[in-house]
Amino acid sequence: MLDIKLIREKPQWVEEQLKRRGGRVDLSGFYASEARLREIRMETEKLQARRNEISGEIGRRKGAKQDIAELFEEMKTLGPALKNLETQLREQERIVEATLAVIPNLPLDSTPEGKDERDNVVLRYWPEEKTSGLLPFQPKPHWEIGERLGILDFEAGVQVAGARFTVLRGAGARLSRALINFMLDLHTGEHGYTEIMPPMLANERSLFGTGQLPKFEEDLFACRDNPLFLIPTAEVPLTNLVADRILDEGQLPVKMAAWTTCFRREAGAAGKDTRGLIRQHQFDKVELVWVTRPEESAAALEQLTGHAEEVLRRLELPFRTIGLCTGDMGFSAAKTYDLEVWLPGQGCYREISSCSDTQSFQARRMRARYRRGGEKKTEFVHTLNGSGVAVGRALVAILENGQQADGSVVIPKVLRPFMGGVEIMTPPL
RNA sequence: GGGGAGAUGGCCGAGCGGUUGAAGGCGGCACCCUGCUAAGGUGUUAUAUCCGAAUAGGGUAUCGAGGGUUCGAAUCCCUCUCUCUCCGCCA
Repeated sequence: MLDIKLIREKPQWVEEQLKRRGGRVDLSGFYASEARLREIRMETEKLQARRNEISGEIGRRKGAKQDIAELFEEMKTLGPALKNLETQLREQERIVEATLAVIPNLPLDSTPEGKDERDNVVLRYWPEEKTSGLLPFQPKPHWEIGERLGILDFEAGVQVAGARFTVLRGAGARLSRALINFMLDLHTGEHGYTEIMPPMLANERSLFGTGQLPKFEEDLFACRDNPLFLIPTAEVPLTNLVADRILDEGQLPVKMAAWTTCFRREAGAAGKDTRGLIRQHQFDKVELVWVTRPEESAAALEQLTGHAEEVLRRLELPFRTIGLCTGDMGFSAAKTYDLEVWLPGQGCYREISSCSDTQSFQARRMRARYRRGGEKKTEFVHTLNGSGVAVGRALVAILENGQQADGSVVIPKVLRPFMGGVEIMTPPL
């Protein structure tokens, strides 16, 4: 949520910033209803003040056994007028808040300008840029590798749940678990995060707080009999841990890491990535969330992104780091880096992590504040989130990058301790 | 699922329908005092928002949420949500 005062005081500037993200921007309706809101509020408060004055006076005169008839007389007209105004006020507040709730965040100055993903900027490659044809044999896509190894069972996923669900078997399931453990150990042991196991269902309020609601409900799985949604990312429960709280400055930054399963409808992705593990309704992810002081968030994003990159470096998976342009960022983000891992089986880079600084956008929605030492005023914190990293896609990358001509797959060294020492997965026969 | 109890400022905990934004305690902050790791004294200490040049002053709202009764509600009534607890069931 944007600062309503900012919109009021620098409307031109805010509109310009919003236009950088693309789409149509028209805040004129907003200005009108916001002005109307303040008008009604002032009038209401004036009457409320008078009502309180009269009520107090009635109490006083009753104590002194004085006449109160004239006061009752005034209340007779004031009462209904006030009630009417209060109703209007509530309605107008609802309108303004509903408008504000669907306005996306403003991009930072350091976010590259652009219309869509074609304008994203490649910042760096690790260890260097990859292109197709580097393997001494024709690389296969991970679904073929996985099926041959007997560790990915797409048909079983369909049988149990439906399209975009997959069953992992044997070494595949274990590899997934190994990845989770490896990542969590790295982030908690070396990067200073506190491990969290949050609920994987969240209420409407939490989803509003991080920005998935009210605008993107169609991306979520909802429960039929409870007002709960399956989380699309652990960003939701983790960030909302500070919702409605006023933190001490000394508690910041808060750094949390969590493994959760994530659930997404993929409503707008019909026909996209239908094969393999890339786009599933359910996937696992290790998520990193920071809560910082405002002046720290820019540096925090660099660190957070570095922590996600470190996962890929240690897994020896080639990747590149992308700066998302203004037109390609998510609703809540002010700046986003994506990590894209190299997939030789498909000859392309695919997103495996997305790290965003939302500034005070989410904090404002969930009223997450802190108090600077000695200050009376509270300030909104800044929140950041990033995948560190997506487990399913990491599995894909391991299969495609570790594949051998004979269909076997070499397991990255850092994962072997989590795999009981297994170094290679070999197909039967 | 059935029965009880409850929801008040950072925490604990009071609160006859009127001058209660809310006693008291703890914690926090400030100052004072005190020659013995500490104690004591005094004061102060919610959040949001509006008017305002104002870190001046003032208004308004908020005692789980939403309705209602009333001139006036933290206090009365209704609905909902949540928490605790006993029983049953259960990973």
